[in-house]
Amino acid sequence: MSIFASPTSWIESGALDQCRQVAALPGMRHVAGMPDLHPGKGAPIGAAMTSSVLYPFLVGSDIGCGIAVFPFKLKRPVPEKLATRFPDLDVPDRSFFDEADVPAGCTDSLGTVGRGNHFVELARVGTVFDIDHADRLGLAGGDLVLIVHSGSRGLGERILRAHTEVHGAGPAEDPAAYLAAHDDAVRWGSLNRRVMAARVADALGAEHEPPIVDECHNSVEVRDGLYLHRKGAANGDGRDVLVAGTRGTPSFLVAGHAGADAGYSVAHGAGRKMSRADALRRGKAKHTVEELRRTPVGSLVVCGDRQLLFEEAPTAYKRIEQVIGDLVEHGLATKVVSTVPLVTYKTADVEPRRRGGRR
DNA sequence: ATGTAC
Repeated sequence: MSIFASPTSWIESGALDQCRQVAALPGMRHVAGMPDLHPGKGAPIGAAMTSSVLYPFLVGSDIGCGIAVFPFKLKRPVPEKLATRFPDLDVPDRSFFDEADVPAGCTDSLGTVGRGNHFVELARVGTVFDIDHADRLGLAGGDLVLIVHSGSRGLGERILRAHTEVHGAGPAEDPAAYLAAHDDAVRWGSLNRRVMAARVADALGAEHEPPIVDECHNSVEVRDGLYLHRKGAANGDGRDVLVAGTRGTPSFLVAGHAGADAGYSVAHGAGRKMSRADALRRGKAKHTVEELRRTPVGSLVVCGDRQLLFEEAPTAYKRIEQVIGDLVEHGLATKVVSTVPLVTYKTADVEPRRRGGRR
């Protein structure tokens, strides 16, 4: 077991307990904890876990969840104006995809963001740390990007449930069959992010390009004859990854250089510091809805759900700079650019949410 | 995390 966090980076003991439990599973060879490590449901989040057998529960239900970055071009990006123009990403819009292109034929929720830590954010490139690398990606300071964090919605959940109903937390009896369904969910998740980018571009009157970064962080792959599970950990083996900050702090686009001891992975975000229940309780005492909807960096958060706003408050997360610092210090990644949010969409701004209506 | 489980 290797944990890639400096001694000053606080890691909840429950997450380390979960890592030890996973490390003790039959066939487990290596567990790598990322600096955003925190407890999950049964398995730690922010970990790369390598074993001789495939454990679907280590990937979790949101198979193929990931973060994509799309270059956006907009004339005058005024957050107050743009926030009112975001499409309702809680409901699908079939005019943005062709049914024939959808993996597993699952079209019901394609192009929707979901809940929890998922978000769609229009951001501006802030600090450029590696000019050459940023240039290769076509990025310069001040450029606009759309960051989309979402996954496979109900599809991945159904794939995990089909396994757990029979085998619980046990290994896949037919790894090839699981992997085939998993790969569909990974492709579906990536398409989901692209459909959302198209929807947002259309609604904002923006030009957008294909993603320059799109890495999922809940997945399993066969590597060196073993199953490399990633839960809240992105492929950091020569890949570029957007490590998400919070709704009100920058995010960092990094170049991954992670080796075997790190499970060829990098962190996927700031990592929760508080459980959702704690964040809700403490957040209500500490913040007003207004200060969570207009952040210290001047961005706006579109979120008609008060509870979600508190659960996802920046103070419920670790400091992203510390997480990135740990990645850099351990040689897992180098910084390329930071992004600073302008508008972050969490869920429609009206409560109760409108269903199926047009804007 | 989830057209969810208690």
